[in-house]
Parts: sequence; C-alpha cells; structure tokens
Amino acid sequence: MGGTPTLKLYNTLTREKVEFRPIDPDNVRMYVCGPTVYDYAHIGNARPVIVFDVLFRLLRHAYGADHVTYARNITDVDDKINARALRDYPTLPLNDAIRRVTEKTETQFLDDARALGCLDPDVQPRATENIAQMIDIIEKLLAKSHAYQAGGEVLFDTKSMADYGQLSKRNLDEQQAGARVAVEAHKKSPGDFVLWKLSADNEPGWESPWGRGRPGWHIECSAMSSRYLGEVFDIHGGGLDLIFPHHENEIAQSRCAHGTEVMANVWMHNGFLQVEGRKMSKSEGNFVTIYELLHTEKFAGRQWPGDVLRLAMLMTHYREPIDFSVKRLEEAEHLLSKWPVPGDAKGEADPAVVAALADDLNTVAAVQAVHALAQKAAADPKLLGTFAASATLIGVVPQAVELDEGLVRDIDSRVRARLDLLKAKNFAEADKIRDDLLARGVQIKDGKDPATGERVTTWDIKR
RNA sequence: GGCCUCGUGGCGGAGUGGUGACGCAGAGGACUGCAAAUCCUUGUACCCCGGUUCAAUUCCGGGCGAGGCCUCCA
Repeated sequence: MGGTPTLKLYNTLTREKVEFRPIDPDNVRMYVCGPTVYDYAHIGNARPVIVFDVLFRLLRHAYGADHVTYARNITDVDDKINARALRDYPTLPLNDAIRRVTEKTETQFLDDARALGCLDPDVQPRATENIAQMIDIIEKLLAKSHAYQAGGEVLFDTKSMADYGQLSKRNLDEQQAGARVAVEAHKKSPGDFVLWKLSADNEPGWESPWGRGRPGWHIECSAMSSRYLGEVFDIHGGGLDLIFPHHENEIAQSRCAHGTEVMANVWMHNGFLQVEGRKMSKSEGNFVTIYELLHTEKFAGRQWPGDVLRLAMLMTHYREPIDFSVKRLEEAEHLLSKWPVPGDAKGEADPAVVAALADDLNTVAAVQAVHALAQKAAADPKLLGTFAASATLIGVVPQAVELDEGLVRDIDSRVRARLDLLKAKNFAEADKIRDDLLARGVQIKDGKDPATGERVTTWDIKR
C-alpha cells in the first residue's frame, strides 16, 4: 500500500481508535447491515450507505480493489414486509405479494444508492436465500446448549454466554430494573431473543427441524456474514441504533455457534441524523426519503442532485450526529459548483486526502483537502488528475453536463455578440445579454488574456 | 431507573496540555464601465464550577444542557 498512511478506526467494541490490521491483507472483509426492503429508504438510511462506501473506497485504495470484499445484506423477510404485502397486493397469493414488495423496494434502494455515488458491494446476499445457513447456525447453538425451544420458538439463552453484552456494555440484570421489559413467560431470561419462530398458515415460512417457521431478526446477519466473509472477519458496520440489540445478538449467535473469541475485529457505527434540528419521524412530518430528495420537490421545494446529498453528508464526521438542513445542502452545492470537471484526467490521490480518511474516516478534513485541490486544479489543469483521483476517494466527482449542440452554439454566439457590444461601449445591450443568459442559468465569466490584456469570456451552466 | 454519545466563533466543523485549523457567510481591498467569477487581507470560540499543572478549550471530578439505546428503527 505504498505511501498510504496507517489506517486508524474507532472500534465500538473497545471505545478506542486503533490501528487497523487486516486478518488477511489479500482479502480485507467488511460487512454492513443493509436495508429491510419494505418501503423507500429515507435519508437517515443513506448515511451508513455513504459512510461505508467511503470506507470501501479507502480500503480498495489501500489494499487494492481486488483485495477487499464488501458484503451488505438485503433483509427480505420481516413482519413489516408481510404487512406491506397484504396491504398493497391483497388479491395476490402471499408469497407473490411479498416478492413484489421486496423486489420493487430492493431495486429502488440500489437506484438510490447509485445516485448517491455508492459503488455496489461485492456481495448483496438476501435473507431468503440463506435460510439453510441460518438453520445450520441454530442447530449448532442448540447442540451447544446456547439455545432452547419454548412456546413455539427457538430462543437464544443469553445466560449461557458469560460475556454477553460486551459491545453495548450492558448488564441485562441491571437493565431490567427500570426498563419494564414485558416478561414473557416462556423465556428463561427476559433478554433471550428469538432465533426461529413458527409461522401461521397465512405467514411466510420455511420448513425446519422445529416446524414450518421463519427466522428471528438477528440470525440472518450471522448466517450471511459467516457464509460470505468467514466466521471471523475484519469490519462490521451499521447505524448506532443497531448496537443493541441487533449487533450484540449477532455477536452472541456467531461466537457461540462458531466458538470464536470475536465475530469481527472492528465494529463501526455511524451517528444519527436529524432534520432541521429535530428527530426525523413520520409524526413530525419531516420524514423524507432519498427518492423524494432526488426526484421530487418535497424538500425545500426543489430536487437535490445525488452528489450534493452525498457531499452534505460527508461534511460531518460519521460518528457525530448530523443535522440535515437546507442550509447544509446549499453549502454543499455551493462548494461543488466551484469544483472543475476533471474529465478523464488521471493521477494519484492527494496524500492529504488519504491521510484524512485514514484517520478514522475524517471526511470533513478530506472534503476540505479536496476542495482546496479543486480550487488549485481549476486554475491549473495539470492538477486535474490528482483532483480526480482524490475526489474519487470520497466518491464525489463532478461530471460534465450533457449540453445540446444547438444550445452551445446559441450561447457562444450571444457571448460573442456581447463582446462586440462591449467594444462599442454599448453597456446597456451587453448587460441585457448577460442578464438573459443568467436567467437561463448560464453564468458569464470575464477574464483577461494574460498576453494581450484583451477581455476573454467563458461561461458555465449553473446547477 | 440503567447504559452510551456529545456540548468549539453568525453557521458548518476538525483538532490540540502552551503560537486562535479550515470551509461557508460577513467586512475591507484588487480587478471590472458596473457586476459576476477570481485573487489578497480580516474579525469573532472552545457550556458552567472545582481540581491537577508553570500552563487546560484539551486531563480528572461534579454540575447543567442536548441526543441515542433498553427487543426487530440506520
């Protein structure tokens, strides 16, 4: 990884920023919890998608694109999906209705992620295609007495794991004093969670040694991560809210089933997102999906390009809470408008950008370094290659706007006409052309030819 | 009730035991017929109270405030 500084990452498991050492530098493995596909993904869902895409890009830069495996699951079995399928397709057989919902939502999610400049993960396993692997893990847990059957469910026995709760630093006995978790009689301990539950006839189900049923929430990630990345892998990521119970329970299942000391070496969690200073929720009325931001005028009365959304997201460190606001988007757009289009210029990434990202994904510093470079490259085309490579690392590279040839000719001729009017000192008419073009989104930029001192005019399409 | 974060200038936002990152906005200047774009210059800060220290925004303790989690929400 010539010249790349040491990568440091904050590990939720130890609450420390530590030097990253891959288990196998030839195959660095990362797992991120993906969406439950029952509805459009909201802008909060976009945060881990973008943050871990930057990490993916950085790892590929550091270890080589062929030496990183990134898996992000698609959760396509969930009671919310069932409910949505019944609501939207009441006349279809349940399984068909469910497939409609999950396929449609999954496609939309991938479109959204790509619009936000995210690379596709190497593997995107679906829960429904890994039921056998889940059953296998549950059988192992039963065999090792880490699970038991009760009340039509297979449950994980949290008491059977001596150090349960390491990730979230929770002691279940102390929690229950105030939490008032509804104690369910069939559980040995209130913290025990479902691995498998029986399905009624009108619920989706798979055959298993314990009858026709469906998996609990956490088991899919244990099954898919071990299948695609191995029993122990490098990085596991997701939102802060997943620390407990989801990730805690993944760890419990995986470690107990496989008999390993850890499931993943580094656990990374992105902070929460608020909208205009308030928690985003449907009841607040400030709930906004990625699709709506990209394609509708719901947020601040206009559409927002994917790269603006992405840059706005990267202007805050991933572990900090982020306030998603119009002002933030406008600032991101303003910055981006100053960045040159590098075209196919090739170069090496700026070490300052790499160093910033290598320091626990300091995207704030990285964006600023890219911005400084953008300004230099705008003045000196020799730097466009460096700029392109650096911007690629954060995944925000300005693209040339496709322009109609006739439009270009028209603008060029009006710009020439204005220059003629200026030579004739007819400022009123010249300014009229300038104002007209501006109204059409064309920004005139006057300069001087350094040799002759003559006025030279260029123009840009404002976004 | 338990646990976990966080509190920096108008806004955004890193970072650090000792010299006020940086971006945006603002102000002043250069350029311009006037602008825009560009370039130069520039101000304002570290929630409160103790403690440690020659020195704390940075470490420790205690407040206050904000947010999150405590069974399926990124």
